[in-house]
Amino acid sequence: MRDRYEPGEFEEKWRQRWRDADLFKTREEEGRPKLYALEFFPYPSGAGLSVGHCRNYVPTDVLARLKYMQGYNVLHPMGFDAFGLPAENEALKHKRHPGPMVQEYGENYRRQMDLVGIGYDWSRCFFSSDPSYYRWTQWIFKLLYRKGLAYHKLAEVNWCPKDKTALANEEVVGGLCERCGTPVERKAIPQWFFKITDYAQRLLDDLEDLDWPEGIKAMQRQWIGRSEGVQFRMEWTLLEGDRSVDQPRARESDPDLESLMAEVRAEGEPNADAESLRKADGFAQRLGAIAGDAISAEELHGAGKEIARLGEGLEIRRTAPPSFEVYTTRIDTLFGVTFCVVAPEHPMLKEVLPGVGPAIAASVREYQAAAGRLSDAARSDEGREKTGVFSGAYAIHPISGRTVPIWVADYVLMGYGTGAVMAVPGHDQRDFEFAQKFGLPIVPVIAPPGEGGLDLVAESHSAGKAYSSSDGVLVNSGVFSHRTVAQAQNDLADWFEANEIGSRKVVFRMRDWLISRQRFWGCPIPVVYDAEGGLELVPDDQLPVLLPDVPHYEPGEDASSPLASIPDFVNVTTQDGRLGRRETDTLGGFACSSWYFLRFCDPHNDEKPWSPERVAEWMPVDCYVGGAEHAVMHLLYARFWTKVLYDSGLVPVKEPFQRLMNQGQVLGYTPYRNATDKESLDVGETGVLVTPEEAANLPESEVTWRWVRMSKSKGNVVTPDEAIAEYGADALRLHELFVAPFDADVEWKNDGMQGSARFLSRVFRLVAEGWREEASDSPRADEEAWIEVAQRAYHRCLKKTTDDIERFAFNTAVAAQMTLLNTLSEQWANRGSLSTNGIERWREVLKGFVVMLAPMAPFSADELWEAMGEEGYTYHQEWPTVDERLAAATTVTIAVQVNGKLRDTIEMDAASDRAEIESAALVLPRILEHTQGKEIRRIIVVPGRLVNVVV
RNA sequence: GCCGGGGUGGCGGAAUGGUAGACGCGGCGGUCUCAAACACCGUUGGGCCAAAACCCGUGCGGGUUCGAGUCCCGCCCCCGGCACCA
Repeated sequence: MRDRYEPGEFEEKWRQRWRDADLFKTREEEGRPKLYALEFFPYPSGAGLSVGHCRNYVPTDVLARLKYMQGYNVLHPMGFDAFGLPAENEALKHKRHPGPMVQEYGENYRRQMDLVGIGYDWSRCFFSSDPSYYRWTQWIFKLLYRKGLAYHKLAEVNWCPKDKTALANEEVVGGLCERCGTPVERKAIPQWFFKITDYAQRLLDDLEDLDWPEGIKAMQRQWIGRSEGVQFRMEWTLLEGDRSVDQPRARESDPDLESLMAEVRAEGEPNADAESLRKADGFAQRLGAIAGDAISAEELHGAGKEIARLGEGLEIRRTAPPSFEVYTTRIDTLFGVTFCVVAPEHPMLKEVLPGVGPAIAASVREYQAAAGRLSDAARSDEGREKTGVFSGAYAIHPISGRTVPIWVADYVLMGYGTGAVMAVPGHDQRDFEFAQKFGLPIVPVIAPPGEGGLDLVAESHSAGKAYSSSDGVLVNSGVFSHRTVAQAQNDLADWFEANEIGSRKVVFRMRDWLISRQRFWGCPIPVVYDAEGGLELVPDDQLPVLLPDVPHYEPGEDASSPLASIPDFVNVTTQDGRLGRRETDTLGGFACSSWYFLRFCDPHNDEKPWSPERVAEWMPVDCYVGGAEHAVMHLLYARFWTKVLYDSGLVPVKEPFQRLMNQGQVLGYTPYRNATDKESLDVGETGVLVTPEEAANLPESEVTWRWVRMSKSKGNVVTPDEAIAEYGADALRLHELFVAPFDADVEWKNDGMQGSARFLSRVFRLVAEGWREEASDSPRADEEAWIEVAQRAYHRCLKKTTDDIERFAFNTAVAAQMTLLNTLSEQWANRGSLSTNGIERWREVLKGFVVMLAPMAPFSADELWEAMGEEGYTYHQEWPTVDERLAAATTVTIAVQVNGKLRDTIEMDAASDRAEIESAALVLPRILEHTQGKEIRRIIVVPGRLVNVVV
C-alpha cells in the first residue's frame, strides 16, 4: 500500500474513472433537499485559468461535494459567458473568428477545471453564444419590450472611441471606459435601454433579506442612490428687488417697451420665414437693451414670448409668471438660500437669455459652450475649482419673496433631480465653495442646539467648511425658527404641499440600463424597422435571429454596427410583406448573463427557456460565489431580470441569489522598474512593469516588487497546470482552502503547497500502517480506552468540519483535519499491541477520516478508499453523522483565575458541577498563594470553563 | 468627504464575553545520511531566568464587567468602493 502522497501515480486514473462513471451528473430525486451552488459565469480567456481563479471554484466544489454526500440533490453546473467585448477584442487581435475561438478557450477551461477536480455536471454546459441559448435571450428581450421595459431612443451616451461602442453608466469609471481606460466621449445615437429605474425601489428594498456581504449590499444601495426631498417651483424674474408673496406685484409701465410692443404687434400673424426671423432677432436685441430698466418681470417675459411667437410661430401658453423647479433634500435650510444654480444645459436658459443684456447673454452662451466641450472626466475632476456665470435672472424665494441671483454652473448636473438647485452656502459644501469664489452671501440657518450654537457654525465657516450636519435647530427662518431640522423638514414639506408650490419627492440616482452595443459579437436584437421607422418584434417562431456567418466583423468608424454593412442580414421583409431593416446593434454581454442561472436548471429545453417545474425545483441559487468586481453590474441586472420574470409569472422567486460569497484575490509577486526621465506614468502607477527575467538583470535599486492581482498581462500568473504538475491537485486544493480565510486576499507562494503535500503524505502513511498492522495475542489491557481517544478526536473533527464548510470557513476545516491527523498519529505511535477487534475499530476511524477528507482532497480520498479495500467512490459515501456523545469532551481543563488573572488549571470530569469545581479550585496551592490572608468576596464558576476567585 | 471591511507572534492566521496565539509556514536544536535534499522528533509571543514563579502582551486612549481580542465611547492607521447626485 502506498505510504506517501504520490499524485502523479493516481490522479489521472481517478479523473478518468469519474468521467466514465458520470459521477457528477445532477441528481434530481424526489424527497431530497436541494443545493444550487454556482460560480459567476466566466468569460473563458485565452490565458486559461490561474490558481487565482481556483479560489472560488475549489471552495464551492467542497461545499457541493459535502452536500451531495449529505444526501442533497446538488446542482453545480458550469458554462461560459462567450458573447461580448472581451471575446471580440481578443478575436480581432488574433485575426480569428470569435466563435471557434471561445469554443476552444472554453474547452481549455473545462480541461483545467477537470484537472483541479471540480465536480461539474458538464452535461449542462452551454455557451451564451450558442443559438440554442441566445434564442431565449432574444425571447426575454421581447418580453421586456412588451412590458414597456425595453425602449429605443436617441440619447447622448457614453461612447468609447477605442472599443467603438456605447457603454452603460456602470461601465464608465471616473469618465474612463472600464475595460480599456480610454476617456469616454459623449455621442448622440439611437440606443436601446432597459427600464431598470422602474424597479429601483424594489431592488433597494429586497436587498434587506439577502444573505450577502455588507459591502456589496452597500455598493448597490449607493448605486441605486435613493434620496427623499422636496421638489418645488421657484418663480424667476429679470429684476432684482424684494417681492412679497402676500402683496400683488407692482406694475410699472415703460415707454420704450410700449413702443417696441406696438411694432411687434404691427408685424401681424406669426410666421417662420427668414424675414420674420430676422426682424424678431432685432426686436429681441432691443428688448434686451430695455431689460436693465425698471420694468416688471411679467411684462418683460410677456414681451419676450410675443417676440418669440413672431419668429417661430409658437403659441403663447404661459399666463403664470415664469418659473423653474428645484429639488432639495434639505428643505429645512430654505431660509439660507442666497442664490440658485442651474446646469448649463438647463432649458430655462433659452427663455432667460433673450431677456437679459447682451453682455450677460454672451457670457452665459460662452460658458454653455465651454461646458459642452468638457469631457465628463474633466468635468468631474477631483478638486476642480468651481466655475460659473450669472444668468441675469433672479429667483423669487417662495416664502420671503426676496430675489436671489440665478447662476449657471457645471457643478449642477442636468441629469439628476431637476438640473437646478437652491443654493444654501451656509450648509452645503459645494454651495459654500461657490459662494466663496464668487462673493455671494452666506447665511447660517441651522445651529447646533444650546448656547453658542451659531458660533460653532461660524467656526466651521471660517475653517472653510459648510455646517452640513442635520443635528440642530433652525435660526433666521421666520416662523420656522427654533424647530428642529426634522420637524422643519416635515413642516416645510407640508407648507409646500398645502400651497401647491411643491411636494415631497423620492429621487433615484440610478439611470436606465443602456444595453445596445455597436459591435458584432453579441446577441442580435430581435427587432425589425419598416420604412416609416415603425418597429416590430421578430415572431417567436423565427427566433433566434442568427448572427450572420461572416469573415469580417470589425466595428465601423461611424458608430454603426458591423452588422449594418451586411445586406443579407439587414434587409428583411416585415410581417405584412413590406421592406424592412433589421436592428443591427447587439445586446451587451450583461444581458446574456442575466438569466443563465435559470437555463442551467433546464439547459436543453428547446420548447421554452426553462420548464417552470425545474426552475421551481432549483431556484434560488443557494450559494453564489464570485469576485467583488461584479458588485453592481451583473448582480443588479440579474436581480432586475429575475424580478421582471417573477412579475410575469415565469419564475417563482423574486431574488435569484440567496447567499452570495466573494472570494479574496490571489496576488502574485510582480517586479516594476523605476521610470526613466522620458517615460510618463499613468496616475496611480509607480513603476513600469517588467518580466521577472528583466528584473533579474537590473540593479536591485531599480526594481520594486509588489503584490498585485494575478493576471496574464502582469506576467505573474501561476497556472493550476504548473501547480498540479509539481504538487498534485489535492495539495493545490488544500492550500487554496487553508492559506487564508475564504474572503481574504492571498499572497501566492508556490512552496505553500509543500505543507499540504506533507499533510497528505502523513495521511497516506497512517492509513498504510493501519492496514499493515498485525494483531497480537496479548493486546494492551486498556484497548477500549485507547480506541475511544481516537473516536473522540474523530467525532470532534467531524463536527467542526461539517460546521466550518457550511459557513465557508475552509481554512479552519483544513486545520481540523490536521489536528485530527496529529492526534491519531500520536495515538498510533503509542499503540503498543492490539487485538484483531482493536485494529478493526482503528481502521473504522481511518475510513471515517478518509470520507471526511473527500470533499477537500477527493483524489487522495478515492485512492485511499480503494487501498482500504473499498468499492466505488467516496463521493457516493454518506457523510458521517456526528456522535454527540463522543464529540463532547469527557474531561475538561478548567482555568482557575484569581481576580481575572489565570493562576492555574485543573483537569476535571466534564460533568462536574459548580460545587465540585469550586472546591477543587480553592485547594490548589497556587490559588492558595494568591488568596491567603485575603477575603474571598465572590467566586464565579462557569462549568466546563473556569473558576474566578475574587478577593 | 461618505459608505463597507480590517488592525492579534518573524509570516498566513485561530479564538459562542471565559486558559490569547489553534493549525500551518518559517526559525532553532536533534535523528537519519559520506554529505545535501526529503522525512521524522523536539522547541518556538516578549521580558526575567538554570528552572519554577512572576511581569508584559491583540493599533492608541477611556469605559462597562468578576473577567474584554471580542461589548460601549473617542481617536489613529490600512484595504476596498463611491464621490460636485443638491
